Amino acid sequence: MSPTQGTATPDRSARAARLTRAQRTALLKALADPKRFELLERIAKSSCPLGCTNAREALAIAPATLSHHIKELQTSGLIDVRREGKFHFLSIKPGVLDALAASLQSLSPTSCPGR
Amino acid sequence: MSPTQGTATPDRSARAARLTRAQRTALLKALADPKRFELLERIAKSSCPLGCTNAREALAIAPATLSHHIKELQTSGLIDVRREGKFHFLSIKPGVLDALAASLQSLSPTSCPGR
DNA sequence: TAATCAATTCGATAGTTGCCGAAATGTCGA
DNA sequence: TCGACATTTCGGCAACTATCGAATTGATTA
Repeated sequence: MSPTQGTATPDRSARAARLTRAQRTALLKALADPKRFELLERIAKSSCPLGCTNAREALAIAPATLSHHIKELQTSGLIDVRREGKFHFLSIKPGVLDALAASLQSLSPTSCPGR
Repeated sequence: MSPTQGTATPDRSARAARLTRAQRTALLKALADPKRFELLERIAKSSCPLGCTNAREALAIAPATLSHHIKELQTSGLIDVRREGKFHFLSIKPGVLDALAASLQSLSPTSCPGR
């Protein structure tokens, strides 16, 4: 967008927005739980949106717990939940993890290899 | 290094090692606390290793709490603590944040733009 | 040696959160 | 409509942790 804008921000992925502190903290908290991370991995690995039942078998947790974790991932902004009849399908929200990764790398002293 | 090794692992930054699950979780937990993240930011922003007293004033927390957070950052592997007489100096451990960022991006569906 | 300052350890408290069983909600098929 | 199934909500328990004040350790300086 923004035609004729010469200062062309060299957005490599042209997608990841800057995160607020609160968003960043929420994302990190959501990722900091092993079960939740594993769930996210499952979702990522499956090429299509993942069904909850599938996820539950993989994680070996009670339905209530899975529901809790899904909500955490959703409210933190990491995943999208699409409802289709009886089922819910989970998919990774694009760009968010990239934004977080960028936010982490901006802290790293090695990000400026010149010195 | 590793002479005559032809299979040359194409480590882009030639630094970030792969993280184990446990390491990754520890790092995420350490980063998920706002005060701790702020502390890390302070350390990163200061070009030289940061003194504890400096950090304490910036964060407005009790010495005991700061000590606790420093230990968390240290045991998770995010920072180095160098002792010099009466003072402790904190510095970011290079490569770790990069490794974590890479680990996050590997989950992202956008990381494989070909498909 | 004594006083001082930096930082840690200890003990306690308050708040958070992962987890589950049981009950409720909602959707589909018979 | 009824029963089966997917998912959520509710209540509660147990474990963890951020926080602090007070006491302690350790190094510097008077």
